[in-house]
Amino acid sequence: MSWTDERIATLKKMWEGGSTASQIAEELGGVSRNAVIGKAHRLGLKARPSPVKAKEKTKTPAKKKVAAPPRPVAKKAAKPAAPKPAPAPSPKPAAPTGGANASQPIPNRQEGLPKIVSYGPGGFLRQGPGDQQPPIPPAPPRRLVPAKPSPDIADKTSLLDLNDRVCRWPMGHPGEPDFHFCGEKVNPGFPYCVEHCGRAYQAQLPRGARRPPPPLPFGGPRVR
DNA sequence: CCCTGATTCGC
DNA sequence: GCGAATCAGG
Repeated sequence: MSWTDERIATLKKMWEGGSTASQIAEELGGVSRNAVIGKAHRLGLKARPSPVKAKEKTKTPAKKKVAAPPRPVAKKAAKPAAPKPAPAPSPKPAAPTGGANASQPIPNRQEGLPKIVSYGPGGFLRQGPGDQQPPIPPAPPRRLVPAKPSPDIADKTSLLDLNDRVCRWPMGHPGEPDFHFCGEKVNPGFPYCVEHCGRAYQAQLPRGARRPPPPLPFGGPRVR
């Protein structure tokens, strides 16, 4: 397997989404957990609950890789001792000015959560019914403004604009800044407009006379 | 042992 | 650039 743009994109999304390397590897298929980690590092993205914490118990019948023969090569030769100068343990440099020394509020860092996410074809985030995240608002100390939906998607049909009368055909990919929905008037009785009904519902043709490109929503690759 | 990510290093 | 082997921590 090679790292196509699609696969890299999925890797990034999932990695940044908090998925474990194993989950990503399984989703991508054809690659090992190590491959995913290695690629992630090479892509520059690392960190995250990096070291080795976060107890996350996922009942997964772990498939063990075949026992590889030991590597007779001499490795681990150079172990940088990293002589740390051990700076004086000054916990707080203390603000010079005697002014307000309020500790920076906004504990914006909320992590260590057993966040479990999965991704569907195309790499969109799949959430369960109870997977919403209500406990987020860390309270914006700012004054609330009339919510400007950003000029980019001002006249686009967002998720919140969906109703029974507009076409739900996704335009673009979820997660992208300009992701939106068709928004046309639906073909009565269908969730899509006439045009996209034609894309969503296609007559089953006899074998040998199949349409070449099966247009899938989200344009997701990955056929399993 | 199981899991995790990090790192190394031959290819 | 890739990823198995290995390391290291929970």
